[in-house]
Amino acid sequence: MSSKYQEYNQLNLPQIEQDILQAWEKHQIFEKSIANRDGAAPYVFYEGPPSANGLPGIHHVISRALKDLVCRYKTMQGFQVKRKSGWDTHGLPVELGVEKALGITKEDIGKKISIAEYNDTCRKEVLKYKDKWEDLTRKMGYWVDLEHPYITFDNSYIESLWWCLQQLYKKGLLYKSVSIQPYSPAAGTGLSSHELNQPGTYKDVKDTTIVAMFKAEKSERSQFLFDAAGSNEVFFLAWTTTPWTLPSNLGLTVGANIDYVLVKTFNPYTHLPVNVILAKDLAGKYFKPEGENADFEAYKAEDKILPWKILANFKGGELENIRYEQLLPFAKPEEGDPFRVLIGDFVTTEDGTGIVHTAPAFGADDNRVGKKYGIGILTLVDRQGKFTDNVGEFSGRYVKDYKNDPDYKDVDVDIAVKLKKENRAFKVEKYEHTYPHCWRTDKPVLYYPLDAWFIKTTAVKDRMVELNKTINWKPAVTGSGRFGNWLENMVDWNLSRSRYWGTPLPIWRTEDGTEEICIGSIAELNDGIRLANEVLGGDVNKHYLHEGILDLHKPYVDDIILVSSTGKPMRREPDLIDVWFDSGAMPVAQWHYPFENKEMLEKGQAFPADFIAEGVDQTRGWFYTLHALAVMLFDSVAYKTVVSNGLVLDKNGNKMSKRVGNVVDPFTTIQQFGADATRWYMITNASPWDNMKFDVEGIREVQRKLFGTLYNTYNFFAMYANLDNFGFKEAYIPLEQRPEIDRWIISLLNTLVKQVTTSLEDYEPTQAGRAVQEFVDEHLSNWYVRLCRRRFWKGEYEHDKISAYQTLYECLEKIAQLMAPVSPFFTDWLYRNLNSVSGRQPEESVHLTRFPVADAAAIDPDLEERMQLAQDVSSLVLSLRKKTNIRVRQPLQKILIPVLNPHMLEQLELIEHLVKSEVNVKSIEYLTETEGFIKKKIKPNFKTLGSRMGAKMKAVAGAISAFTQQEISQLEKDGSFGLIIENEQIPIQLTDVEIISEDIPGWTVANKGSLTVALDITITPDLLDEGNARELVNRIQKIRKDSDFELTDRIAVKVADVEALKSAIINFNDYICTEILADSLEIVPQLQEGIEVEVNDLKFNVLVNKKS
RNA sequence: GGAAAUAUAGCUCAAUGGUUAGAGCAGUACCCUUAUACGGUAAUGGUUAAAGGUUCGAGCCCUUUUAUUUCCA
Repeated sequence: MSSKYQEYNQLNLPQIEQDILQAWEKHQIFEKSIANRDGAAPYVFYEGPPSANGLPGIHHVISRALKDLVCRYKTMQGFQVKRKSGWDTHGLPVELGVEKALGITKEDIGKKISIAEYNDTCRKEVLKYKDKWEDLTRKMGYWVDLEHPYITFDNSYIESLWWCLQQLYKKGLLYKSVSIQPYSPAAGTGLSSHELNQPGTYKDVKDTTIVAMFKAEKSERSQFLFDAAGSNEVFFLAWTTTPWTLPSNLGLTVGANIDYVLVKTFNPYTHLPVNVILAKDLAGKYFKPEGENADFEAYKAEDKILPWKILANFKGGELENIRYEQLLPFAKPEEGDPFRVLIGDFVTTEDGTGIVHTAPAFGADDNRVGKKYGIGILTLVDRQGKFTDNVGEFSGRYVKDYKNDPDYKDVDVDIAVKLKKENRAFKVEKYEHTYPHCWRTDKPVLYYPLDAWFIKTTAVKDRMVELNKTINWKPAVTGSGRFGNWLENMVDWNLSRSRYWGTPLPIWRTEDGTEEICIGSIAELNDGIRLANEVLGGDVNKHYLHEGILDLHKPYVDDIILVSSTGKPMRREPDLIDVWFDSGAMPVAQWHYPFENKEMLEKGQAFPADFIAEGVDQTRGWFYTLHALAVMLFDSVAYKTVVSNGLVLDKNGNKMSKRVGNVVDPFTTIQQFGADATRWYMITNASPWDNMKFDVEGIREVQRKLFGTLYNTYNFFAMYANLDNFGFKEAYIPLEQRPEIDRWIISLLNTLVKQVTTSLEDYEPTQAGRAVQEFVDEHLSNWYVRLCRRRFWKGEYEHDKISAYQTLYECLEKIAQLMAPVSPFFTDWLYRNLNSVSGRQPEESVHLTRFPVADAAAIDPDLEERMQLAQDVSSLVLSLRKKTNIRVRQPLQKILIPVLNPHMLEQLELIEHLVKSEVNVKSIEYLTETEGFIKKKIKPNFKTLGSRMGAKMKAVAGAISAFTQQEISQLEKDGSFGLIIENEQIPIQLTDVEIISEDIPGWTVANKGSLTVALDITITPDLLDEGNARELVNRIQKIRKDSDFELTDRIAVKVADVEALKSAIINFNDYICTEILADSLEIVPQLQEGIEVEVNDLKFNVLVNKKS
């Protein structure tokens, strides 16, 4: 324990943080904060695992600050808060990063590089920036267990995942199916809906679109069309934004109840007469009104207006099963009966033609309706995204530019050209629409038929919706809105990924698919390995017989052959699982449940979480997968409270992106301003869920305003406490024995504790922080310390002084605790500085202490009210001084305050001395008998009157405002008044109005609300002398300070003779001497030495000598 | 195309349907009072995005529009 409080020259937050960080590590404060709570109630928190494959950004700082502050707060509230960090290690970004680093593509895997080598590289690459992440975690003061993280590629982690999958399998929630899925040819993999829901995947693109003409075939069903046309040629018009799917077209879908028309017109490209079918509502898109029934004979190729004529009207239902000629006859499906008109419920007349070109291979709707009609499936694009070899002149061409080929030619355009030439295109145009892109490669996604395993989330939809309602969402609207809607519209979870680096699907199948097994543990797999070897014999699984399987990744799991109950070999389904399953299963997998920690989880000590927080972009990501798995596995929520924080935008409200170059580097920011100021700024600037406009100027302000003020307050305290050797050694002085102002700040402090606690309990840190800020700046520094300054340096070290020290100390200590969750470094520094001298608290760090509890007995609302009154009166007087240009140092005789009621008078009298010294006046006079002297103003109280008066309110308000002074005083005297509105007697009570003393004729007056203050601005010769004396004191104090005298040095002073100041020096000699600690103050006729000073435009010399 | 959130002073944010919409920052003017120029005081600054509506009364409730952001297709 040291005897002196540390004093500092300058606030250096980054330096403080480094020192505190070292202290934390040296004394294992974080570990202690958890170990100390052994046996206490657990508060369960889940850390969403970041991928260490990319660098952390400033947006990570806000969500982590939020997580950290809640955990620290709950720790201080007495809970044990275990915080395991985690690393998300699987997934496409890792694979792509590795491929880029190795200069290979997916096709090279297994050729140029073995899967084993590839995966080894992934394993190394994936934690590439782990150091950076850990560094940021440390520097920003995020307390999370980095020593024992869960890592999603660990065998134990995967084993838990397998257990989960087996549970789902046993519940019949895991099934295999062919489906049309988003597929990224550039990445060579299918994408989950979560991946497709990544921000930024939907982009505006301009595509070539074609309204193609499908030639109808004559049949009994279609005869009516040909009759109406009077021709052998009738075409269906169908619009597509993806012309490359046209060769794979197998059907045309119409809406059964949509009205269609047969139109006679010309093809705008070939100018040949044609008869076309399209939805009636959409005819206006292609034909101009002035062309209707125009002269067909007169049409020329140059004409812009196409003549057109409706030949027939009919419903879509009448078109069903009409056949048409294949548009681009390159290939036919192996099975099915294609090239028919189908009926589908997804057809709209919002755009296009009301006839939907249907390629079952490339659209989910298309596939569904195609299956229903049995038209087969034709897939003329391969997995690389290029046409197969049987598509004529288009064979082998990429349908989109997947290879970044500088000479890439849009195949859609060439298809359009071909169709135009063949009289098969009715309209070709560029069309801008949004289209999903692969979130990693930025290339357009295709919808493609893939074999996949699904989790039947739709089976538990209702339960998920129900349980979601029990979750405390911050903000609530995310839970009911974005998340709620997502649950309502959920589809089954596509689990399959055709990749190399990820958690393998633990399902083995016989070749014919009749038998399969889902493995749920390593032991089970090893048993299977041995059994298969025994039954199948030979070399089967021979490398794995001895030690069992050592790595659950590809390619090793794929080597394993299991045996079915009928003795047939089973091979693993080749898929890996969606990485979102990895993170969604972290509640169990991070603890290797159920193989370890079984009891902890089942006792509710690690599940469900009390609290999680991530960016709002995780709503359909992590928040969803956590919820889905918890409901399916345990019929429970995964988290009780979830805070979704908003995005971090740049200071102009634009998204931060590397491309624009407006990203903020968290390391630089923290280095420059300190983590505390950064965290405080982010938390108090806006609610976490609002998008925040990040501006370093805001951090600068926090640094100056809050931390600077607090630091100065501490330094002030330390300076005098050291002189007086205050170490909080005396007994705690009971509040009732302390002066009014001490009781006031303690009352306010306890009110603050209450507010902060309520806000933090409600996960509203912004409100908590703002309350603290106001207390520190407005009340503690700017009122308490300022008014109490003298108490610290004047007089003996006895009751009043000790009381002041104890009060200020307590404020600083509790503020440190209140702020500790948000700004952990500075507060611990402050706490340690205080506690190292006083030894008041047993805990070595603020983070090991218990959060302050508000003392209701210390809160005195009356006291808080009258201090507010004192502040208001002072502010009014200062503003009057300002207006009349009388500086505060010039004493004035009196102020006048009209009091409205006895309570107000009582309150004012109690704070009179504070106001007098604060604004430098001699006396305060109260006006109670005010009639005729003060001009009053009356205002209706809309709140009480409004509900009673209703529609008459306007008239009543008008009447009240028009009261004369006499009527006002009558109301005051009687307590009520009979108002007559429209011949109706309406009684008005005193509570229905507010009466304000507005003006005191002949005085300089100011008001604020119902408070009025008048100032006597007469300066008598006496007052002038006193003012001058104070001026002189001020100048000499400055000289003392400039001369670097100690606060206690005694001095002797000589002042040159100036007529205007002579009386002041003579009359206030004692006063001046006391103030400046002078033993003598003399006027000398001539003074060449000393320092020139200026008082009231008079210049003269002052000589100050230190007495030795 | 559909849905949601947001829109208040130059900037960042406040304002249980109730009188004259408040703070801080910036800018302006002034001040320095033995903690602090990383300070203090004061005045200035508003068509509450726009237009309708409900109401005695709307920044707040309703409708439409606009802008930004996010989500979905």
